[in-house]
Amino acid sequence: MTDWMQTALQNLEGQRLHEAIVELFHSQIQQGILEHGSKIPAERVLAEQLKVSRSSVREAIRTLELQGLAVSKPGSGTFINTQSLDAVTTLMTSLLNSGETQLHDIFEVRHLLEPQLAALAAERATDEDIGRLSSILIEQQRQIMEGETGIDADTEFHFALATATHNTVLIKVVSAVEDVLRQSRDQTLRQPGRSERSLESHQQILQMIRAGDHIGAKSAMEHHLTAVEPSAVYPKAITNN
Amino acid sequence: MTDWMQTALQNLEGQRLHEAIVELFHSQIQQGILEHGSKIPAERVLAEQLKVSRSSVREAIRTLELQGLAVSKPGSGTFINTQSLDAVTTLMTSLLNSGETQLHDIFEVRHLLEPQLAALAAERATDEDIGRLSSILIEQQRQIMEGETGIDADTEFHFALATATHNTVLIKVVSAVEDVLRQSRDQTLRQPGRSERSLESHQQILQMIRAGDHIGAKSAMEHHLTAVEPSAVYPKAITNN
DNA sequence: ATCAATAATTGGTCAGACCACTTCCTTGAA
DNA sequence: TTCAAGGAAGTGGTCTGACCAATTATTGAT
Repeated sequence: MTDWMQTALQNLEGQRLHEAIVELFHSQIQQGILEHGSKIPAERVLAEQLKVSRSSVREAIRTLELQGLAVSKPGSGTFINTQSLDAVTTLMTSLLNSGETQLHDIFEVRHLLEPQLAALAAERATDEDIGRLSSILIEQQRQIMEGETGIDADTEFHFALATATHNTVLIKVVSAVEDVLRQSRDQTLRQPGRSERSLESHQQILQMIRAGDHIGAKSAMEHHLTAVEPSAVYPKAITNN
Repeated sequence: MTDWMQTALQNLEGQRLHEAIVELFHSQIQQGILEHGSKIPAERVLAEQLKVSRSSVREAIRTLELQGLAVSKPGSGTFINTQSLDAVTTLMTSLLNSGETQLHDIFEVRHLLEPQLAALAAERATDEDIGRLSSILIEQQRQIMEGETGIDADTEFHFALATATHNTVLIKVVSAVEDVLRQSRDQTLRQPGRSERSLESHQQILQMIRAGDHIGAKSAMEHHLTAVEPSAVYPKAITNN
């Protein structure tokens, strides 16, 4: 571990300096030059070799540490770690994350989750849950009649549905997905007739839940999603239907 | 945004200073004091209020930024961001980690997600994905033969399975759930024969994926989950079966 | 050769400074 | 009065140099 990393940092187009350093380490790791357990040079040495300040080196190491790729031990040094789970995830997602989040991916997850979620809700919903769901739909109807999209009520319905499963983990997962989805949902609901159709299928879902029909609730949700999805992914092409 | 955050940093037992600052922000966000779009005080101001150096504040902000919870804009300031998928997942995992999460709830979500995830993986897995999955299973087998539980390889298998769907959202959701699950999984796998059975069903799943049999993969995953679940929730009662 | 005392190394933190960029407000011209 | 130009203040990004606590390596006496 004597000589090391002659590479000069360059071509940082608008990129922050410490981020460039992080990428340098990433490539060193992916090329196998740095493997599990490797000790990287001391911060002061690294700063001198890369001709940057120690602060920048430290912020880069902090990033690596948060990505699970490095572990710092006061007094001894910083060591590469490629066997942690976080390390694996960051190295993989960095490959996939090149493209931005596809709306299609979100809807795919909804298709996996929400029909079964509706089924669970139909089995477990209490009177309180049902009351909450119906009042949300009333609010959604009011918003639509006033010319709004009803986006907030729409999101809230799906969240309340998750709540009706009384599964805390499921609630949090769904709210995570719905939260991201809400940003793009607005334009979806702006298409003529889209809001009304969303409300209508929501009412069908609620009706199935009221009846305790978990099979019906599941298929009603599937119908709802397929009815909403295409227009979101291809907002222009759907207007001819 | 005048007065703010009088809280003095304390009870840092062995914890690094900037990590304590990060946790402070986490709680502020979870309490709703800091919401989406909020501008946090300038680094110099924050350093003075918390009575720490600007370096520590910066390293804390760097952490928040990597967690997707903050965005720094040179010249303007640093702003809270809770709508990115990364932000939601990190908040979710920190929430799940704090309160006692019902193991049953986690497995229920797995039952909803992972069988369909396996089906998707069977349809879309590339040769690279399959190679990664099989090498993970080899590693799991090695760990088990050495008397370990193979917990890391176990978790990694499920994550790699999510990767094989090439759905970035699905990957993040699954990794969030698996991350929480990993903590409790260790004792599950410690039961005699449990590790071997987990490996065995993993191999069946991989075999179905190799064959591109999405129906077989789905049912293999369902079998895997039902085989693993009860012993996790009721570790004692299952020994009589 | 052993082992305790000492020196060097290392990550964590602190302090103050400069730069480039953004934001806001003053100032002056219309 | 209106509004555009310009400068001052504010902000994140980086740099330099320093001190501390913990670890590691070296030294020296037995």
